[in-house]
Amino acid sequence: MEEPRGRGRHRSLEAEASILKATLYLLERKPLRKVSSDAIAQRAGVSKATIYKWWPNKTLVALDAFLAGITERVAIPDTGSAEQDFTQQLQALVAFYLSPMGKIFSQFIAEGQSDPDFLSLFRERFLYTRRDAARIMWQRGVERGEVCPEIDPEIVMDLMYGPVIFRLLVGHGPLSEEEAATIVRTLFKGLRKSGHNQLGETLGEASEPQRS
Amino acid sequence: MEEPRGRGRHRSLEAEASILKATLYLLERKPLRKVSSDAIAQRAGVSKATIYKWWPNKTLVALDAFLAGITERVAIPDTGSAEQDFTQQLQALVAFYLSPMGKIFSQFIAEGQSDPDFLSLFRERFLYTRRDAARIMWQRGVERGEVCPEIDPEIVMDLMYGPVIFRLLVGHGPLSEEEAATIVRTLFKGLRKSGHNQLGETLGEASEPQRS
Amino acid sequence: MEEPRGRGRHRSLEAEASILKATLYLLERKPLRKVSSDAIAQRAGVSKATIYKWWPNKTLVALDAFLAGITERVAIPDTGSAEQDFTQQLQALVAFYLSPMGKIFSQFIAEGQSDPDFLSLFRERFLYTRRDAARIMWQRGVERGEVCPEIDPEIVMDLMYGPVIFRLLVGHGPLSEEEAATIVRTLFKGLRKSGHNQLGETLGEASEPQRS
Amino acid sequence: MEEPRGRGRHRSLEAEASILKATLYLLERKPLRKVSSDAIAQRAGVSKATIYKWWPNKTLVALDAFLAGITERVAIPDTGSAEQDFTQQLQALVAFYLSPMGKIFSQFIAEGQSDPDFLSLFRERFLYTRRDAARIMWQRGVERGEVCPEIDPEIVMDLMYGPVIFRLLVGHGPLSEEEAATIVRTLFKGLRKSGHNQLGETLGEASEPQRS
DNA sequence: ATTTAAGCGAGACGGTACGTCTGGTCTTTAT
DNA sequence: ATAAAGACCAGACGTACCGTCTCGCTTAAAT
Repeated sequence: MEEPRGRGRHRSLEAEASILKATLYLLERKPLRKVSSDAIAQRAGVSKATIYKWWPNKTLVALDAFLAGITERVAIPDTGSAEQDFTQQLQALVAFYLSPMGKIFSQFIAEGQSDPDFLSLFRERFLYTRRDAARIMWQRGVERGEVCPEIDPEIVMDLMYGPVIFRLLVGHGPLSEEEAATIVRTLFKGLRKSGHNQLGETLGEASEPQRS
Repeated sequence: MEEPRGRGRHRSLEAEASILKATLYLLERKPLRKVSSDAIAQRAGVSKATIYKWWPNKTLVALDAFLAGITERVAIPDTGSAEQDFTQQLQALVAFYLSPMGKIFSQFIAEGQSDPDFLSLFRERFLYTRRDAARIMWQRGVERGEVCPEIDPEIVMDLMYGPVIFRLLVGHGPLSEEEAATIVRTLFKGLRKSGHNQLGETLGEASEPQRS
Repeated sequence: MEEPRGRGRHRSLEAEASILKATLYLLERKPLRKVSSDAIAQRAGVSKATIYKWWPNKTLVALDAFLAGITERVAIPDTGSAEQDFTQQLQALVAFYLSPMGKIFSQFIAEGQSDPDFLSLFRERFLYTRRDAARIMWQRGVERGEVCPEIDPEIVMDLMYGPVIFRLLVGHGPLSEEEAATIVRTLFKGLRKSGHNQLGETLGEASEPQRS
Repeated sequence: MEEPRGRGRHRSLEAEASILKATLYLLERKPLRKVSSDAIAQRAGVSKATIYKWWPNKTLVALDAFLAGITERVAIPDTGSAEQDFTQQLQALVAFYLSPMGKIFSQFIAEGQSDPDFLSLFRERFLYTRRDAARIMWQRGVERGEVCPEIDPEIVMDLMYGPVIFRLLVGHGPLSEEEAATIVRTLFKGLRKSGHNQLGETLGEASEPQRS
């Protein structure tokens, strides 16, 4: 199992861990932009050169620190009900965003706005993982006949996560597990008044009077 | 032409316009963080001191430049159908976000992540205006009996704008007027499969009387 | 008298003086290579940016500090005897080299060994001034018929200064005003034993039996 | 002859040679300060640790490389004339300084200006050897009655070498074998105009009892 | 033949300085 | 009074090099 680890002195796992830990510590206290690489180095008891040897810039150190800080795996609830699954997952997500990690998450989105490459990396290393989980839940719902199979799962996920992240980033409305539940419930139910026939383009096919 | 007003000089309006114009020009080309205050001053043919005389920092100059650049008023469609109203409005929004102004908008969200005061200002000076329009549309829908009056309009707006802004900021999915229409349609209809009775919390509230 | 000094804030003479003073202070205590630009900035109570605004690099700051530290003008003795003139001048030079300035002088020679452009600048801004003085003394000696007019004054100066600088840089022998006198005396007199006819290439022409 | 050489693996003579060769190669191309120890190690195909195992620092590696690069022994000419001997030797010296080795020599002087210990070592390991040769030549001249025995040979050597090294380091004047000859000739002859009696301070005491 | 002590290449590490850059402030002169 | 010009401070950035250290392999003397 021990892969032969090359010849020279090995990369100090201690140093790496120390860097990530220090970075996380600082990120939990102030925004990425105000965390200097010097501060990280100093707090980690490490030379700046060591940091820049392994990471091309401060932002990517932060990303690794962030990812390393996420211990819990993304749980994929399986309650038997898609709506409940999503509710649980979105609530977990909200809990995450309300933790210090949420602030850090926002920093990455922010950073991404002036660094497309980083944004792309962030999507791949963080977001897509989460979306894969959601996709599975949606698929289950489709198979159980609970949800409308014609709907693009990507849209579904954005309808679900979008509002939460919007509130996280903009801070214009409350963010809580209760709100998360409301979002999912509203989403599943739709906005239309029950018993009200839609007037729009989709006559008949999507009419409400369920309860056959 | 020069009416002699008082003692000093009064180029201030000219300078202000020039600053805003230069700022907007630069913001359309690169992210806020990479637009230096020096560059603005130089392009505006203005001294940096003049900028900082009227604005407390670069970000607020940018905000003013952005707001000044928004010529069109927020239209409040009134087609007689809430769904169509929202579709139109969201499409207009997407069009806006796809324009150079969209990128600038993102910069402000980004900036807000390390500057809560600015974020709050941004909400007030930009977002809330738009939300007021949406609130009116929703109210009309409620009055016409088209939409469910129990739903918190705030949630509705986040459900609508959230996904769009999410995609704008993260860039993980397409952003187009078509997508906007799909979002609204899906939102109105809900995620549930037509003819499928919800099993979840809304039947006898939260019990699962599964399996008939 | 007051030349109109441009528009903006003027270059702070205070800052400049402070930088040069701080630099000189540090140079008198440790070699140029170990004087950091940060240290200069700190001691001068000045931002590093200010330093690099006016000087392209640390070395040139040091050069200016050095030159500014040389208050005394290069005196051109005029005793009526070329030998005495040179003795006095070389003694003054040695005194200079024995002062803290001497160490700094060496640093520049050292620096010049890996930076030809700097070396060239150093020659122009420091050495040539001194040599001009010596050239005048030589010329006087020629006119008075004391010294051999065929000798290239450049060689003379190198014969005079060379040994002193050699000892300064290499430290293999004593450096004192007495030594300076000896150098000049030996140089004027020549190495040959009095009364000994040269055997070499220049028979006749330069033979000693003066006073025919 | 072969002393029992300890227990472990022996010092690799190959590595040492390779290091010195690589160092010399690099020193011939750029100044010591710009030759990094990494570059030496890499070019020598050797680990940096190996270098620092045997030498305390880069400068001393360079010194050894330099000394090893000097194949030719210091020749002590013996033409029968002190002046000619010195001329030949100084010309050889100039030739040496004009070779790539000359530049390297300067580097050591430079280095010595911020490292007195090294300077002292350099004197011992390089300069004194050469001076010993010159001292012998001077002694011969004295014995032959060619040169003035009262003159301190140390001064003589500095009068000879000083100007050459001065020009080498400062680059203000030409350096050639011709110049070397001129230096020696001028030195032997003295600066005074033939037939001109010195007027200065040394009338009785240091005058040449010219012994017509 | 086996042990064992040293040498070695690879290369990571801490420290320190470099020169650059930007944000926001301050000073001087011109209008 | 207010503008333009532009110098100024603070402090972060990422790079470079030095000399040290650690690892695992190799060599050769000593057992």
